[in-house]
Amino acid sequence: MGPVMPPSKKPEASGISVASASLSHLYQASSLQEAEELDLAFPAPLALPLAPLTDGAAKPEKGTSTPGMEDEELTNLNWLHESKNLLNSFGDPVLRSVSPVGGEGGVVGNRGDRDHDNMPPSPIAGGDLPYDADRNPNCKPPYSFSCLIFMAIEDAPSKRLPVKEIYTWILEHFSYFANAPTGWKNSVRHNLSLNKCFKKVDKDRSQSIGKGSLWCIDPEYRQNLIQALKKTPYHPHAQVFSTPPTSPQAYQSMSSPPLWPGSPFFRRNGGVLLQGTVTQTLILYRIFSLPPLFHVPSSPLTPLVHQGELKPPSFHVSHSPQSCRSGDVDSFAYAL
DNA sequence: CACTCACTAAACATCC
DNA sequence: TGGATGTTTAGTGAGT
Repeated sequence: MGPVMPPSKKPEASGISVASASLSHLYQASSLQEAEELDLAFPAPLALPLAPLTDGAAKPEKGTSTPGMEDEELTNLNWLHESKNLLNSFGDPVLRSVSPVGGEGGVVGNRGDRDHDNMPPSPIAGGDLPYDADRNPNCKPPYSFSCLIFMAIEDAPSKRLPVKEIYTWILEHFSYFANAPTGWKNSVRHNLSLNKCFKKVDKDRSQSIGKGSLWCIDPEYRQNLIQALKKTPYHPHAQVFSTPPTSPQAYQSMSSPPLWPGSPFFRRNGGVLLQGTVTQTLILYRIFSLPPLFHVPSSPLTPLVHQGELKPPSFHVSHSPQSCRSGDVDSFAYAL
């Protein structure tokens, strides 16, 4: 494990900001900073006819954006169609394949956290199966606490969350923690305090929601968190095909996204395949600024983005991961 | 073997 | 006053 995630507030970390409570707002949250900080071509088939790019200007290099800016752009959806693929900036050296049986893994499950008597068994440690929060609710997520916090905050429209809502988010998305001893909450707080990726935001007293502060991602360290996520040994339902699907119909019928080393999608996204529950996928898509192209047949939520039918305000996805399981995602369409 | 990282536990202080 | 939150320290285990 590389020094990607400084446990103590070290200067090498990275972070963005913001968080929210409802996944229904997942795509409402967009930061202008995020839109600007990457200059990545949007594949033509993925371009969304939703709105013009807000910024024709050159984007600043990482770390040069103005932190105050993003929070004022919380309701726009530019990130959706601007699709600044963060992973592009990682470059080929970081490309790697992901395997559904990627074995071990996890950032969390493979560490010294499994040997505590009071901790539930962590099947993921066995490394035989890919992690699926829905199918294996007792599996410890293959994400470090830093990544979990990152995803929680990133999932919030405001990109800010109190610690309590971070707990809630983790519980909602990783039921493993529902049965875990409460020590994990201590770990979350410990991580928030110690990890420089996370910054405490002073709350407006008039809008106080109770005890504690809001936490956000330090934009300076966001890349580190993304790197850490990328280094998660595998992602839910990841599949790597040795050869490309021969036709669009071929991958339309797949239960998993088509991905093979060398494909444009693979290269664009640093070899990280993101699929799992709809919720998880959207979160990761959100984090990586990937264009969400979903077919969810027989679902009123089907966002046919690629057909230009998606209207920003109407693009809502089930808030409940339980009600929208991975099996609901029949296929993903990528521009290959 | 040294170092780093991630995690856990615990103590303590502060705030509501 | 109790619980939640935040900080800090210590220790462990695994990976590099």
